[in-house]
Amino acid sequence: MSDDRGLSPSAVRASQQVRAVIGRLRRRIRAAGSTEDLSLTQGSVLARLTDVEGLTTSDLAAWEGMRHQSMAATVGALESRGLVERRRDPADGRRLLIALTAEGRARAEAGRQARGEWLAAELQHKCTEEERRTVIAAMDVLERLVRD
Amino acid sequence: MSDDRGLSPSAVRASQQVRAVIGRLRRRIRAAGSTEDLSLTQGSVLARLTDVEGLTTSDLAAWEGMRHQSMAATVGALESRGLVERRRDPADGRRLLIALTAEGRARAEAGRQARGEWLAAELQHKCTEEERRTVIAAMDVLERLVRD
DNA sequence: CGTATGTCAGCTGTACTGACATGT
DNA sequence: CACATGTCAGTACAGCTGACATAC
Repeated sequence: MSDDRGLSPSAVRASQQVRAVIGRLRRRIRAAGSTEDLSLTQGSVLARLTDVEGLTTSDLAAWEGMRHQSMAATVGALESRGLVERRRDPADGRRLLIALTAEGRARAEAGRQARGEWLAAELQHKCTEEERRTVIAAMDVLERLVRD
Repeated sequence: MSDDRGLSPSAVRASQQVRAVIGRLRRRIRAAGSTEDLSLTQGSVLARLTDVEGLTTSDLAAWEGMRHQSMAATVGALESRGLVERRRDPADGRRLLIALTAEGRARAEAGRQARGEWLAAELQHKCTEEERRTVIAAMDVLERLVRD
């Protein structure tokens, strides 16, 4: 019940604001894109695969904080678009390594599907450089929390 | 194609980070709560109703950036939990005004369902006061963008 | 009349759980 | 054997669209 003992006002306030904003942000980003665009998770996976090679569906699931069955669906969607392919790991017969195709790499490196462009444009035209740096700094903090 | 002319690196970077973080954050917040907790949208609506009286489903939908049909489902969920009630607007026979019940008001003012407590606790124990202020400042910026 | 509000029905995308096969 | 990985099937939920009734 009253387990907010020791919670500073800034922690409570920040938590409430984050919760309030992410829903609206998600709807806005989705609405700004077309159906051909990648979902947030798909984009994130593509970015992850650019950074690290030889990951499996389970690895990606752990990184994104979701079940491996759910990630399998995401990977399947990317595969059916021809952005990734799956290869047997010669060293471990259970593992299917997910690798970017040439097209997937191009898309990941472009790194700005239409869905993201709405937000980038908003940040460009309605914010100061300092505000953008504040957003980046805040995302670094939240990402750290989410990674445990 | 190359319509990132005029986009500063900070805008592109911030956009990518925001997109990458909100998915994980959403899953984490959901997973941290029980099924009895309010959804993010439900919590946000409750908070909104604390601030402003006499709103309709359509008003709330516009505020949250979603379709009025979708908001009707959210309001219906809150109603079936006994947190809000709907009253005919005496001045306009079409409008159904959404009002907090006593229980809804109590819950909104407590303002910290279990789902939010995970995030608040993380912000409390793994961040400095300055980092929390950065998060709050960033959410103010993003909220402005989302509000048009 | 056109517009705003609300309701009903059906659909999609995303992620969940449980059960199971297979390889280490 | 236990454990990790992957797959399949069923479910839940939030949000969407389209069609329609009603009130201004």
